[in-house]
Order: sequence, then structure tokens, then C-alpha cells
Amino acid sequence: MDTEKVFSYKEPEENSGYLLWQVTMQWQLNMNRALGKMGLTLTQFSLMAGLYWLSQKQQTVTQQQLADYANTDKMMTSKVLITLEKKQFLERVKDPDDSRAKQLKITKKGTQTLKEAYQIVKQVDDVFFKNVFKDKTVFDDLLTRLIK
Amino acid sequence: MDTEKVFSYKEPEENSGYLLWQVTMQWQLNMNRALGKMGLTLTQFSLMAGLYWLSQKQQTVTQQQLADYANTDKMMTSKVLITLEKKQFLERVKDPDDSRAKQLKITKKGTQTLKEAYQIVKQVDDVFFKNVFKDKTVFDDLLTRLIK
DNA sequence: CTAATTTAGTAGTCGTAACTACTAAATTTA
DNA sequence: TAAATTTAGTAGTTACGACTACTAAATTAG
Repeated sequence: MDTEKVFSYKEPEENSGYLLWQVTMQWQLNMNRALGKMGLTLTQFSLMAGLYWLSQKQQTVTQQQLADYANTDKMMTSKVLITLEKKQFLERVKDPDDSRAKQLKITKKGTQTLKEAYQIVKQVDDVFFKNVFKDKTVFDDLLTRLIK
Repeated sequence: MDTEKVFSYKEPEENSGYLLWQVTMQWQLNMNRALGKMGLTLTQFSLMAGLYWLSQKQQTVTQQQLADYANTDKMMTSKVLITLEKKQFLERVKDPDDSRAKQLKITKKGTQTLKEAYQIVKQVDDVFFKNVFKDKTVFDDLLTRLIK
């Protein structure tokens, strides 16, 4: 049988990448289930949070700027932002200085939803990371070293 | 402006969950780009690798068993397995003992592809985790504690 | 042994995520 | 300043990933 040929092969659980993947999928699932109760996905929340942050740093925020900040591609970002506009969580206004660009403005409803969603996210994170809490700095350092 | 209302809010980069998400997305992207050169996605590779492993532990493997092993849902697994069968990497044979079930058999072509893909995966992993190599045990331990 | 329940798999939906390809506007440079 | 290049955003494709809903077969229970 083909499968009896032996070639060096780690069991999935022995592989850092696979572990990372599994853990993140679980975290994401928890987040999406919790956020789903208020009609948000994790990606939607994350873009709204990013917009909130960027809005505090600069007067105007374009879709491209938000995409850069959130490390999402502009095509996907565009679609999610259209969805968020339909839900009236933000507005996409034509930029007067650059007629290609859209300025993003979070609405009152959006801010309120974000505020509530953030409580949920914080709660889910606390539960999820409680097993690692003492080593949180170590954990975050290791992750940070893996970025880029 | 709405966004000037202050409410406690961590910057994304200060958040373990967000870091985890970003790192995993980057790892996944690297993997998918590398595996893409040989016509595989990470998920396809992962299911083939899981099938390979399970095949060594038991005589027969059903879709459900593979899904359980890989922590994927059976609906998604079914679709990916149909794709893999079309690519002739495996066969889905009717189980003689349980006519609801499909027995999965990796083909010669599948084994060969898996072998080559594994070299790629190993390579990408080595590069990706090189910054953490000395702390690999610590890293894997922390991740393992987060599972389930 | 029949009815109720569980199990294995498929079909189809929604929302990313990574693409290619495109339009139109802004910027650079020759 | 006209031409070449870059930039901001949209449209559409493929492939998960998490669902609901369904069929049919196997198992359990009364």
C-alpha cells in the first residue's frame, strides 16, 4: 500500500504552524460566535475598531489607509466597508481633495455598537487566554517576533 | 464628532488575540503561496497529511474520521475531499460495512505530491519560525495550553 | 421488531481572504 | 505639458469555514 512507504513526517500536533493555526481558528470561532449575537463578524469589528483608532490619530481616514492599518487587502476591505455602510455603522463620503478616495466616518450607531462589541471581545479574550495569563508577556513577545 | 468620545480601548497591536490572528494569517499566506505552486492549498495539504497519518494507524479511514482528526467540519471536509478526488490525489470508495460512509484511499500520485508538498511546508515553517527557534518549546507549550 | 434517534455524507448560503482585472483620477517624469 | 506610472476603489472568481437543511442508512430503545 502506498501509505506504508515511510517518509519523515511529523504528526500535526508536533508542528508549531499547525498548532498556531488550530489555536487561531478556535479563537476566531469563539469571537465570531460571540460577536454574531450583535450582528457583527470579527473582521467587521476589527475594521470598525481600526477606523475608530485611526480617526483619533488623523482628521480623515480613507479605505486604503484603513486597509494598511488593519493589514487587510483593499478589495476585501472595500466589500466589508460597503456591508458596514449598509448596516449604518459608518459612512463612505467622497473625499473632496481626492475624488478617487472615500472618507470613512463612523456613525453614532457604529460607535455605540463598537463599544458594546468591545466588551464582548474583551470577555472572550480573557476567557481564551486565561491559561496563559501569567506568561502573557512572553507569549506576546514571541508572537511579535513572528510578525513580518 | 462621535469618535472623540473616549472609551477604554487597546490598540490592536497590544492584544494577544489580534497578534495571534495576524501571525497566523501571515503564516497561512506564506503556506498557501508556496503550496500553490504545486496546485495545493494549505487545507488540502492538511487533509492529505491527516489521511496519510490516519491510514498508518487504522486500515480504513472515513471522511468523518478524518474530519475529527483534522478538526474540520464534515461539510467543508466533504467538499475538499471531492476536489482532491478530482485531482486524483485520493479515492472515495463506498464502505462495504457502512453504506453511508466513504473510505478514503490516498493514491500513488497523492502520496508523491504529499511528499513534495511536505518539503515545501517544512521549508516555509523553518523560515517563518526561525526567530523563535530557541524558544520553540516555550512557544509550543503556550499554544498547546490554549487548545480546547 | 418497530419507532425514535443518531450518524455519514451532500447541497447550498454567507462572509471572509487572496486573487486578477478593470476604471478613473492623481502624480511623476521626460 | 503630454505620456507613463501609480494610486483608490470596485467587480468578479476560487476556496475555505461555519452554518442550516436535507437524505439515507445504522443504531438504540421501548
